[in-house]
Amino acid sequence: MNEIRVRFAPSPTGYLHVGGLRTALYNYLFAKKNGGKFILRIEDTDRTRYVEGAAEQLLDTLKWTGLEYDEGPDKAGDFGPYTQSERLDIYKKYALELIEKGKAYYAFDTPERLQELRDYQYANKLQPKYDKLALNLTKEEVNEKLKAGEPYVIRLNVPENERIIAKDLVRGLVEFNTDIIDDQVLMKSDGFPTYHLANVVDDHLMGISHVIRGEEWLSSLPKHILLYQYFGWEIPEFAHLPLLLNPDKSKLSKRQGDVAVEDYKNKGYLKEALVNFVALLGWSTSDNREMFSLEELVEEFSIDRVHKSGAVFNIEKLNWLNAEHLRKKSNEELTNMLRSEYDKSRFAEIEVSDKYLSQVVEAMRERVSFVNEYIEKSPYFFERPTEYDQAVLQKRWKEDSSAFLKAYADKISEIENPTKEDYDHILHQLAEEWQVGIGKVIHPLRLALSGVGIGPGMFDLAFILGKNEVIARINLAIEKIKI
RNA sequence: GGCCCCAUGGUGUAAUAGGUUAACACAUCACCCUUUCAAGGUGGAGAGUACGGGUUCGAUCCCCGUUGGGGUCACCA
Repeated sequence: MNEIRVRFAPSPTGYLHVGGLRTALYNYLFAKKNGGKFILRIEDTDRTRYVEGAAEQLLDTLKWTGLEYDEGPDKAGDFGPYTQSERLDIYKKYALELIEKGKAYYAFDTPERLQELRDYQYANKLQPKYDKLALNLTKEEVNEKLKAGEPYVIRLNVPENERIIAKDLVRGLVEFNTDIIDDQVLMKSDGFPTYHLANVVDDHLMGISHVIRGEEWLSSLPKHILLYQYFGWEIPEFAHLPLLLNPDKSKLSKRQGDVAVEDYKNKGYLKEALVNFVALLGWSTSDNREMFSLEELVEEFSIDRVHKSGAVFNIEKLNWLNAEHLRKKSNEELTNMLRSEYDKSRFAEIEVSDKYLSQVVEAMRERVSFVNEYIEKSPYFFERPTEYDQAVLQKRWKEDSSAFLKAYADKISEIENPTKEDYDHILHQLAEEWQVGIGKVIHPLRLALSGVGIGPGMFDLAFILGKNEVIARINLAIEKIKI
């Protein structure tokens, strides 16, 4: 029995794409479910796209998601290094081996000639492919050019008209003809390998048993198969995951919304929600269950329940999942989260106790989807109303509201430490005395205390604010609201 | 355009040995609960499974074609 080893192999271009997160997640789930290893490999073979610090950020973000890898750039294993730019000699060696075998060859074409060739082919509606011109060079000519230091690339020597049948765990058998495959560059003139070479060499050397990656790679699968065959290596299992889509069904892109995991993190999304959500984009259980923790996903995951078609990234469902996961958290956890949010807010200067924050958490629990909403939706827990909602004021504030609230404040002031029940009972008593319905007085009270017409339970609000604050806010409202 | 992949309500999915009034969730609407807003509950609207053939007693499900969508065609991954 071969060990199950899978890898997530992102290119460090500056951030972790949510599609990348989904790919990483499925790899992780597959590995954990089957007692295998999950490896992280950095594919930084494109020097033109080098971004300072990008790899580090990628690692940080991946760690935030909780998808812990068994081997990676900063986690030693037996197959390192795990960063491709540190493996250049290896690729060189294998490229030369291919040349030895006649399966690859040196090419010295200038970019200009290549461009002309492409232009010509395009104008004549031909398949854009390298014309194998360099294959006409004799061994001596090649050696001379190499000796002269002419820039070169190494190309894959693709045979004519051969069928390549590949097995994909998601799609079944997929067939290609080599005629449509270009003599792909394997080694670039800067001495770096292209994805195709590096990927195959590393997957083999690192003992990767299953290649789980995005569907955008499906069309280059035959090139990879060819490489495995030429090297005489065992071909791993492949699974090409359906793409994540924009609302217009095109491949998920920056232009139509946030695609970076960092964006969601910064907006206050829970990693639990993001992971749960992204898991459901292309996979499901037979009972259509929606809520999963990472551990539960590991338990339930199965690669043969991965779908074939792309899935639209529907942010509203993500929001719902975020609210669900948020509500499941303990008061203590939420209080801690609110604390750090509070310390970043405009109220940071004003001291509040954890006890106070925990009361806010309980009062607002069912009313928020994001942690920062504890502050944004109910700032009145932290500051006195600066204005009063006009619509509510017109609808709820009557001529006798001021007088009633004054009486209420007086009663409250007589109680030493009013409980939530006290606020409740006194209001009811007073309403009875004045012979008005409770609804008629409770709304002005809410308006006085919060400035708005919506919010948590009225008496929770009063109790959390405390006696002095309640009285002060009532007086403030009486003074400010004139009708 | 060539090649490859895909196709169930607006969105994500279920219906996997072909037989269901095509199910669930999000979103949406209404009602209930209620001091407000949420949450929760109940119900509604929304697909006859892209279309057309075929196989079959019977197709969402199997086969073929069409249409539509997507991916990919670099010294980027």
